[in-house]
Amino acid sequence: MSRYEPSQIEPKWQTAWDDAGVFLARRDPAKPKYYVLEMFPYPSGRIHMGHVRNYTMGDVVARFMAAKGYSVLHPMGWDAFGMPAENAAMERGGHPKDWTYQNIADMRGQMKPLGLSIDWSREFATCDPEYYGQQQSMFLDMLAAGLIYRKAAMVNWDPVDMTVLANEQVIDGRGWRSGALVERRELTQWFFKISDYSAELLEALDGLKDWPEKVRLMQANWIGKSRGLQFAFTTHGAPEGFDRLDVYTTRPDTLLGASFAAISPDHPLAKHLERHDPAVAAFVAECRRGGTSAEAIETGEKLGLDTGITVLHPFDNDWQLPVYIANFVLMDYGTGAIFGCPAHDQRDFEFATKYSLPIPPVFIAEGTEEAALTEAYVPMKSERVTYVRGFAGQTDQTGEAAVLAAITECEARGVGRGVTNYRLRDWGLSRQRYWGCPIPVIHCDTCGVVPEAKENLPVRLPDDVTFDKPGNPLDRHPTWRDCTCPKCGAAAKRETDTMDTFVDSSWYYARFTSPHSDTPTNAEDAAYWMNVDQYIGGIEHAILHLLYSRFFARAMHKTGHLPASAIEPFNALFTQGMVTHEIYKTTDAQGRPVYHLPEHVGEFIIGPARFVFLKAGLEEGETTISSGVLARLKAANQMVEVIPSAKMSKSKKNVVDPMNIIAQFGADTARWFVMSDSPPERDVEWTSSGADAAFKHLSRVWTLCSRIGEMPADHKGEGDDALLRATAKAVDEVTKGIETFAFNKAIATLYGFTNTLSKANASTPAMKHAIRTLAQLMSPMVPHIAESIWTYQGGAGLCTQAPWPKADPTLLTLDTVTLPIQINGKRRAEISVPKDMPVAEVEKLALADEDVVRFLAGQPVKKIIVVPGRIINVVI
RNA sequence: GCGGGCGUGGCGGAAUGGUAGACGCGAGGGUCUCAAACACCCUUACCGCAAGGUGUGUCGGUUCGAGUCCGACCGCCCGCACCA
Repeated sequence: MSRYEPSQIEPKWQTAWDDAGVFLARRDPAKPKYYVLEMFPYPSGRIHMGHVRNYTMGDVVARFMAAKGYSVLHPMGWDAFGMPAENAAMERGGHPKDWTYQNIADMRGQMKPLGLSIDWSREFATCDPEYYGQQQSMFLDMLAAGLIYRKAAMVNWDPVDMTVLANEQVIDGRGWRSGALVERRELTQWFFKISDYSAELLEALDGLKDWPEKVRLMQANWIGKSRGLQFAFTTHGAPEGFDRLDVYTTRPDTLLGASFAAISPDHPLAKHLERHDPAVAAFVAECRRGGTSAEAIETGEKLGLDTGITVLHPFDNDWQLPVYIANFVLMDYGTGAIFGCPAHDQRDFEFATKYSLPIPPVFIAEGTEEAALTEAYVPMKSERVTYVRGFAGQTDQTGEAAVLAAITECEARGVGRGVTNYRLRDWGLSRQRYWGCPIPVIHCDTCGVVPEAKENLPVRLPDDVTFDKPGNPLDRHPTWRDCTCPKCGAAAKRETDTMDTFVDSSWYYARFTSPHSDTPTNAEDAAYWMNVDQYIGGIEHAILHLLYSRFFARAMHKTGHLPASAIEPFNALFTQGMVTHEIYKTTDAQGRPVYHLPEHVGEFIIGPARFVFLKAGLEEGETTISSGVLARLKAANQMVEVIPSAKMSKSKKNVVDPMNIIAQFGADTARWFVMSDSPPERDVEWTSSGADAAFKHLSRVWTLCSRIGEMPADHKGEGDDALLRATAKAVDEVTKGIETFAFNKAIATLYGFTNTLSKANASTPAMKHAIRTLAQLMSPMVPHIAESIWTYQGGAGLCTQAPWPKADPTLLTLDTVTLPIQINGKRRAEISVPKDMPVAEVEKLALADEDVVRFLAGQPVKKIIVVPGRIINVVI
């Protein structure tokens, strides 16, 4: 066996796998199925280390499950609609379609060398008319089923470019291109009725046992179930038709701490006042300045305007509260109107302080005196309070108990009723952009909104569009907009909004089960392959993508596109961390930061000190750094400041291109590195020393394989039994590691096993068996080198298709165990005992141990605790 | 602002409530070499010659025993509905 040269073996094995068709997913009734899916990529044009990590994880699982005898589905596709393609068209000319498909070709070309076990025959892009046509068909089904409706909603409006902006296009309240102050504007848009499923989506989270707890928690909080009181204030001085003001509160227990009422600038009352009062109009316009994102609204300055209207406190008709219009009150939540209790809510407190409103406390900390507050008083869980302004029925309760008691009391008094409310809003799917799935409806002057006829699907995006002007090119397309009404045949206009790209990604997992079917799904294929057994992707999708997919699967079931068993489409979810890298920074003459690419930076280490410098500062032929060179680099400002590990981003220039790594070390090294060291759910820092180490280790295994291959066939050794035990232990630990996504631990085991094997003195057959097993255990992570070793050591067929090794349980247990002995919780000694020794005898042995006797120094033993096989603790 | 997560050697990290630091990196020492690179071997939490002591962000609690469980605090990171 020659030297380890990945560039020689990797393409060879990839061809061998393709020729044998080993990754083609087939419905096989004789085998259990396993569907593993990584979140499909956006085709930006370049794969990055995050992709390598994500797909390697999925690949390890897919290869492992295939070796365990499952019929595996492991597909790949492209989330291909979205803004970057339009931005590229605007910046560089060209067409979003060409840009996207070229990027797909480029990325496919970069992914193939990774040697992933993907069934490429199922590949599709969401911008393929074959895909989005089926999506349009489902849109029509869902529209007919009452799952989709239209209503007015806010968008970010750029008044200079006259275009709608995405939240990410709003920077510090201004349009990213025009720099104009962004306004909120109302448009009629399409919505999915996801809120109909609030309760179900929340309750079903309990059944998702193999999802990370934190994702379920985040979704639960997002859905935001709350129990509160809805009641009506009687208004005083309000315009006609507004004699009641409905309010929802989750804190009815603080009702007697009310100080003011506030309505959203989008509340019907505010809109009414706006038309008649210039001061209100000016204020509301001020509120509508700035973006629509929750972050922009919540972190902006809290502003209010006294409308002059008052409301009567429901418990005391002589008590009047002023009504404000306030920019932090959201129309989408509750009733768009609140009552403010500054004593027990920090935001209300700040508002009341700003506008000099009273701050009456409802309760105070037990044992304290009522005093002026400097901040809102919100008791901790364990804290006890005394009510100073409570109403009948209120005791010293706090928290949920107090809220529920208050609801009961209010209902008894005829003040409102308890209601369950959800924070989850309906999903707005309209986008005023070109590069998305056209919404298949037609606007007819006589018939109104009419669904496109199914036989006319797909409604294709027109190719002849330009991006020289801001806004949606579909709006100004000469002929595409014009059409005839499917109902009355009169001239009509197409909807020019396209769908949110989250729609595309909400059902692609189902499409993979029959990617070229002429219906959205095929019943037999969906029944066989669904659900996704293991879904893998970034935590950034923990809420929106996953929640939308869960909703969409239900909507697909309701419209007959998925079986009832698939309404929770992802059985298990794994969220992996990011790949990070250091940032290298210098400053220019003006003191502005300048960032440098990792490959332009060198480093050397003297003792604990690390020096990082620009390679450009070296002179020709300089490979080592002497003190003279160091001094020169320092003087020439070629030393670099290192900013610790951060998300890879182009602007910070800390991106490591996987293609460079593959060229230098091979795909196996890249795969091995991203799976080792860090646990997969956590961030992993890419380091060049780590990549070197991964390559060195694979080379060591290669050399070891050669050595074993050259051993004489009749070589005898003493260590067969020990090697057999070590092999069984490695099989057991690697198997468990992969099953629990503890890939870093599986790899640590493989390091240990390699060390054991290289030091072993065993017979040739035992050594060969051990290294073949090592190759198998490594193969999910580094399949190419594993194939080479497997073949070289006489393994039958492809290592990829060999059944996963099993550990003989009798080889896993030892006859004697070493038990640590603690005295008062501190480790003082240890003894070796047979593994089945009775507790009483272990106690006797422990107390007789000479170290124990020395430490006890004659003191009486109060208690002795023996945890069999674990530990002994002597208490004195 | 709201919601979520994470804090363990010089670094990445390991540890069903039971010997804290597996494994890897880095560093130090050695073998080989004319020398270097490679490779291999040893050492490596901190203080201490040692005996021993101290250590998992901080403070407190539960327990025979806490990195792990509970409470409060501090720091960092992520998401916030039109980015994908």
